[in-house]
Amino acid sequence: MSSPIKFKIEKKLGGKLGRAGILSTPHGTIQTPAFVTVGTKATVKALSPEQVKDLGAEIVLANTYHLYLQPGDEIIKKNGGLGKFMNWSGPTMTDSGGFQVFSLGAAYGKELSKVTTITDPSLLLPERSDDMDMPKLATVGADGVSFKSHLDGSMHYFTAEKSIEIQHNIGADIIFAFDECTSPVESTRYQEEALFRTHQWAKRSLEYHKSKSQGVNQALFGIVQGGRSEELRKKSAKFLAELSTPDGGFDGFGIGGSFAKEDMSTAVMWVNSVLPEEKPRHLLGIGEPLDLFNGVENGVDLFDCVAPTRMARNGTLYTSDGRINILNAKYMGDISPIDADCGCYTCKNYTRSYLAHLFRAKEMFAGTLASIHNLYFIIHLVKKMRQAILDDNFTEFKEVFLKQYYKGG
RNA sequence: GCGUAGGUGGCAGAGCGGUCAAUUGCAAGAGACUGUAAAUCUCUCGACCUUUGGUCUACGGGGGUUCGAAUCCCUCCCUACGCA
Repeated sequence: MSSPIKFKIEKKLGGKLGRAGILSTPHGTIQTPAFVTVGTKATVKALSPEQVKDLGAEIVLANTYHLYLQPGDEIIKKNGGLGKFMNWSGPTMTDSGGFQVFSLGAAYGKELSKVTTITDPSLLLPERSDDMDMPKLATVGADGVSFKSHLDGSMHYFTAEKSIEIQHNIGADIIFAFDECTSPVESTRYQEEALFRTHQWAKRSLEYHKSKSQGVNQALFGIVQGGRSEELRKKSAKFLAELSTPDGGFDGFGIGGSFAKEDMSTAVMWVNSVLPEEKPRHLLGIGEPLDLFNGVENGVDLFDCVAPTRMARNGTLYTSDGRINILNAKYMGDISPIDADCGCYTCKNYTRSYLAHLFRAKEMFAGTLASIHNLYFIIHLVKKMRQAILDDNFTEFKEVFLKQYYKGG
C-alpha cells in the first residue's frame, strides 16, 4: 500500500544532516523545512484561515485530546473532517494527545515545560518519586493513559487505538502515534520504562491504523522518545524505523520529548542519523529561532510550536534584533513598525505605538496583529533557512541571523 | 444655614486603639511563555539604607487623650445627599 504522502529531497546541507525537500499531501504540498502553525482546537487563535494562509502558513496542526473533548471527533467527522470544519483547505496534521500525558501529568502544576533550563545534575539523578499526592490530570498506565478533563473533570481513557480512532475521525493528512512525552528530569530507569510503553503504543498505533481502510488517506508518523540518552534515542529511532506491518511502516517520524536547550543539536542529530533519510521528520513543539536553526541543521523537516501565537497574545514580539515586549513603556510613543525588515501585514500597516495601545486597551485586535507578525516572522525564518540550503549559504545565514538576534544578551 | 454620611497610598475601596507602610481590585513598572489547562502566569509597586533587617515621612489640616492613634475627642477645611 502506497503512502498518502510523498517526500522528495531537493538538496542536502553539505557535511550535515539538513535538507530541503517537498512534502506532498492529499491537501497540498509543503516546502520543507517548514514551520507548522498550531491550531489546537481547530482554530489558530485570533486568526482567520485566510489570515493564516496570507502570512505564509502551509500546514496547520490541531490536537486530538482537545478536539475529542470538545466538540468531539464525531462532530468533526460529520462536518467533513478537520480541514472542512475549520475552513482550512491546505494540509493538516493532528498530535496524538501524547503531549497532554506530559503537560497534564508529570508537568502539571510544576515549573516544567517543553524546553527546560534545569541543568543541576542532582535533579536528574534521583529515582522518580511516586508523588501520588501531587495533583495532576493525567496518569500513565501500562495500557494507556487516564485523563481527567480540564474542562469538566470527567474521566477519559486513551489507548493507542483510541487515539488513532479519534484521529481517523478528525481526518488530518498526517497523524501521530500515541506516545508518552517525558521530562528530562526523569531517571534513566523511568525513561526506559516510558520508552518501552511508547514503543508498544507505536506498534499498536501502526497496526490499528493499517487495519482500518479509512486510514489510507492519512499518513501516520511514529514518535521517537528516549529523553537525553544517546543510547535510548538511537534505540527508539531504530525501533520505529524498522517497525512494519504487511501494509508498511510509518510514513514519517516525530521527535518528541521535553528538551534541554543543547538537545536540539545532540538528541536530534542522534535520532536523524538513524532514521531513514527518505522519510520526513517532525520535531514536535519546537520553535524558537536558535532551536529552529539547530533542528534544520540536524535534519528536521517540520516543526510546530505554540510560541509564536502564545507569545503574540501575551505581547512578546519577534524582531531581527531579538524579542521585544510591546507592553514596555518605551513603545507607547514608538511610531516605527515592529520590525523594519519584516514584510508582514502588521509591519506594513501599523506602528509599535498602535500595537502598544491595543495591548494596553486589551483590544482583541492586538492578538490578531501580533499573531500575524510572529507567525510570519517564524514561518519566513524557516523559509529563509530552506532557501539558504538551496543557495548553499545556510551556515552564513545562521551565523548572521543569530548574531543580530541575540546580540542584546 | 441645619441635618446626615464621608474624607486612607495614581484610582476605587478595606481597616475602625497596638500584630499597619496599611487587605483587595484596577492602573503602573518588569519578567516568563517551545507537540496550547494560556487574550495566561509571576514579581515589584511611600522614600532612603548593603541584608532575613533598619531609618524616616505617611491615612484632609491643626490640636488633644493614651505607654501607643488611620482608628477616640475638639476644631477648621472639603465632598455627597436631604431639608430650608
